[in-house]
Amino acid sequence: MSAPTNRANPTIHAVARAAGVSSGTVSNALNHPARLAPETLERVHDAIIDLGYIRSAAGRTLIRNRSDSLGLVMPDLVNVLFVEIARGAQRSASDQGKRLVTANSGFNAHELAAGASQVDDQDEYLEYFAEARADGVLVASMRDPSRGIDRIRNHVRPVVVINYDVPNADWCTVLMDNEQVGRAAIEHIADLGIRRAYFVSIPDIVQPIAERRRGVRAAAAARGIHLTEIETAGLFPEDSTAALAGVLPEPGGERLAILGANDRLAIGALQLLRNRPDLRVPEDVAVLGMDGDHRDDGADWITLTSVVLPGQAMGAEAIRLIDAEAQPGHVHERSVLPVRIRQGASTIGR
Amino acid sequence: MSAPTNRANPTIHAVARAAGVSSGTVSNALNHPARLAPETLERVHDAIIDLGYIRSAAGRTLIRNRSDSLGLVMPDLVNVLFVEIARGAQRSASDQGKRLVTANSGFNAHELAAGASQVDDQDEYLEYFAEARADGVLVASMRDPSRGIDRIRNHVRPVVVINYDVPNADWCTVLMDNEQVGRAAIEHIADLGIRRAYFVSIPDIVQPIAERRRGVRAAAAARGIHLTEIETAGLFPEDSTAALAGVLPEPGGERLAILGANDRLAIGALQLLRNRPDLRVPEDVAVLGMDGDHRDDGADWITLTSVVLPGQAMGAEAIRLIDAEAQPGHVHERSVLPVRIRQGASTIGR
DNA sequence: CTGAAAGCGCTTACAG
DNA sequence: CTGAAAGCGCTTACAG
Repeated sequence: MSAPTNRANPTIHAVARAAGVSSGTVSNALNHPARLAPETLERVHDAIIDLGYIRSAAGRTLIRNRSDSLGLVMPDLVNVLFVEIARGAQRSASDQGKRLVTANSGFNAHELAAGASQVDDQDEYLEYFAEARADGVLVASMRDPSRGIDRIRNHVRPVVVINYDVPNADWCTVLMDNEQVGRAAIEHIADLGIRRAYFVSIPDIVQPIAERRRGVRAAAAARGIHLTEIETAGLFPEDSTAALAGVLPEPGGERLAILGANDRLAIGALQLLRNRPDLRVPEDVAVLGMDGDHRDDGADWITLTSVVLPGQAMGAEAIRLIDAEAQPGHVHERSVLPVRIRQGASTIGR
Repeated sequence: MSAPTNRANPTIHAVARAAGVSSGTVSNALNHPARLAPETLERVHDAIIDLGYIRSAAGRTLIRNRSDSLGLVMPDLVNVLFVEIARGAQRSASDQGKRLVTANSGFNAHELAAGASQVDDQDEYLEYFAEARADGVLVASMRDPSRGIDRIRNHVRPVVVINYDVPNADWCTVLMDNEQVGRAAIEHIADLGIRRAYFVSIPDIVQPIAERRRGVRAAAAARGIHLTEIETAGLFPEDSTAALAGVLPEPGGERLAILGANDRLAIGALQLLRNRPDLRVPEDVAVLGMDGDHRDDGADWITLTSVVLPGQAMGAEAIRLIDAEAQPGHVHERSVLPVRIRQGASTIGR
């Protein structure tokens, strides 16, 4: 009487036994089916189905020293930009038949701005993907990822960083042009003849904010716009409402533009203005956001003029660069994707 | 003259050699540091830093038959509900010191509704996590995941399914009460004295839509609301605009409520009404959505009444259930989380 | 406190 | 076309 077959966690040997072949033959059935006689192949497949066998990645990765999958480390997904980056990367990887696996560091600029305690597992997950011997690692980040990347450099080949610019980095980088974001906003209102603007933003605690501010300032100087910078405690509508409450202009003054460093801040301005019928949007106050829903579908009652960020394109570009990095003799690239204005009723009227 | 030390992909043996110990001792330094003499421990750590050594998960997983990480399979993140589920699961896992890794199946109900070709890698990623010997698998799904789960059952212990209800399933399930979503919407407008409603939705191609419709119908019958169901081709504002364009009421008729199966459809109705000043919101037409941004921050010019879905709570609950599933003698749970109405200007005025 | 050795589940030349 | 055997990088009793 033989011991009862334990069906939990069957191994390649269990399959081999069931099919009456050696484990090498089972392996060949999976990896090089053409090498087997058709009847043998079928017997092996039947045994696999029968036992519910699923190959262990561990043994396979161990001997091949590669895992056939890419890792993507993301910040918290409150920020829609990163949702769109993840979607773009995901879709592009899937189109190319690549596996993409994502981990979330928890980094959250909203909470950082509010001074809340901050989780950031970026380095831990970089290490995780290095331990897993990922074939490449993508890091979308709001902060300098250099240290974590340096640590894993001996174990992960191609690395692509998204949304953070490290000068002379030893990897490929995908960015959007955040100075252009700021410039585009100013150009738009200047073209409308507006000569006075508020820039509503958290302080420069993350790179994109600092760069947008730089673009705003430079373009305002160039176009002769009188700029007032208004500091908020966070990135939500209510932060904007709170910061703007005391500084809205009197009716009848010169036309004003309010530029939110992100769309939620712009929306806070709109909410405030809804209770000020004496200030018409956009005739008296034009309102503009600097990162829309990234999908260009204007999901709003009054369509908000905004800068549409190339989130999905950034994700797709990052996947392309992972490939490029893997080519011998590759020179690191630094892709800066352009943004564009989406004009809405909040600045140009219906 | 010894061969040059190759610093790429150092193994535990390279570390052992560099530290002048055996590989078992290096392993103990990592896993049971208290067993080592302090000087030995330090020498090993120095060697690890020096070589940039990162342990291979493959060898470790192979012998331990577990990977110390959880897998989460998600549909496409166009749907904000899933973003919030991912965030809730992520944060909860992180709080408990667990690693959570996510894969995206690409399933997209918008495209499904539009008849576009559909990627769905759900089963592939379930298999991936099984190959990786994940300590548990979470599946957030818009379709029946039974087949994929059955396939991996011999290799993955706890499984929790989020957002899809399979009767008598052999796993834990986390749901929201989608019939309650529909009922809550009708109750709200009935309480406002409205007796006529449009339910604007794609057909019942996914479970949540079918259940919302069921709730809407039952509550409408119970409360004596005259219900008209309007079919859209998709889940975006423009789909709603297209479907509603010909059926908006004449001014002066009985008050109407428009209920969008999701918020974007409701927003489409608002956009249409913006060009019909003869129909006032909410006095003539009240508008309500059925899944908001899930964050309750009303990021809109006219705040939209909506049903706030418990996305983050669902994610956190799923992590709790993964733990519960791992307990011996555990009986599968089926958690149904409640929803609630967020009242906005689109139905109750400012 | 440390080392030698077995073994985890695979894949891959190599014989036959 | 198939099998026997080595080896991937770890961890873990077990001796000493």
